[in-house]
Amino acid sequence: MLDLIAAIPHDRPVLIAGPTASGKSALALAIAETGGGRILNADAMQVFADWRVLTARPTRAEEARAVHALYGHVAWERAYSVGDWLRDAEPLLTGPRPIIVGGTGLNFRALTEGLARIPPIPPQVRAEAADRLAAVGLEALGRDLAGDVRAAIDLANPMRVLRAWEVARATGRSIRDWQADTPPPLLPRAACTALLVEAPTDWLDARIARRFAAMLAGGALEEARAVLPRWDPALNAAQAIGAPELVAHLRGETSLAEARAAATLASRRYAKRQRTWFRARMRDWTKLDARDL
RNA sequence: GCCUGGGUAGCUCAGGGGUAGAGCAGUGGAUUGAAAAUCCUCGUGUCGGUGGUUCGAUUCCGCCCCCGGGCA
Repeated sequence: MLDLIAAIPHDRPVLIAGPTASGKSALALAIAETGGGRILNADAMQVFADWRVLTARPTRAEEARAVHALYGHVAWERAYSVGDWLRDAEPLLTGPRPIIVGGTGLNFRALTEGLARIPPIPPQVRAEAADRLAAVGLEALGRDLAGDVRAAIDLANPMRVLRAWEVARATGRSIRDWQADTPPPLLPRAACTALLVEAPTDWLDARIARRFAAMLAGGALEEARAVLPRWDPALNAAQAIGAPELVAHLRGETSLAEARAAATLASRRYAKRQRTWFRARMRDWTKLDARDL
């Protein structure tokens, strides 16, 4: 493993992807300490200020060992999307060599393959779309879409249909048109050292269970309690695995053991989805075994 | 010991004379602004064991084993 880290060029950006709880943050830190660079978070949940323990963000001590960015820089209430992340990451791609680490496949895709430049959708339009979905149903909402969009997106998936509807409504242009105009990537994969951390499922499952228990011991419940007065399940930040479970427990709806079991299960299912993404889209990345890290 | 309910997919259970089905779990997949999100696909298992009745039993009957509950 040390050999591998030593062999990584110091002048090329590094991409590190891997399933939750696979130890990729530690790998990023080791690479930064060995070859220099600035660690950029590519994880969708570690951006939120109020989550540290619950999202397994690097500790303050770890952050002190190398420059970290895009961690905890987003306020609790904010809606934050891939586009926001990409805009935040862009200025950080120059300067110290970027070491980009995370488990959110979509972020890596946007970075290395590009993302359509669709303007932000005004909140009123998003509310309108949600209202319309509630009023007429998914099928009817899908029927509002242009033919090429209908053919391209998963009409059974409310999020895809809502997004396509919102884009058409807010911009007067179809999402397919926007996507056809996707600009070139900010950081092509070919310019990077791309590392994919892999782990056997049962090994990772055990680690996930152990990690959530450690999170509880490390103050995850207190983090959830701190956010309770501002809790709104619709917020992006409220989607962190374990958050709804701990909130339910804090409200007396479930026992802590139940919350722990539910959160652990949700993490395992998440890891499975990550594996699917990585298998399909990171075939040519250099594979590392998490057990060696 | 007697009475009673039950033993069916990894788990919780439904069903019922022509060799069985849901939810959850799990699997495979999709995924260009909610992505730790969202969505799609996939269900053969000695129907506890053993005798019997029957053309045919997981389903009915007998006996046995195991697990609840009740009475002693």
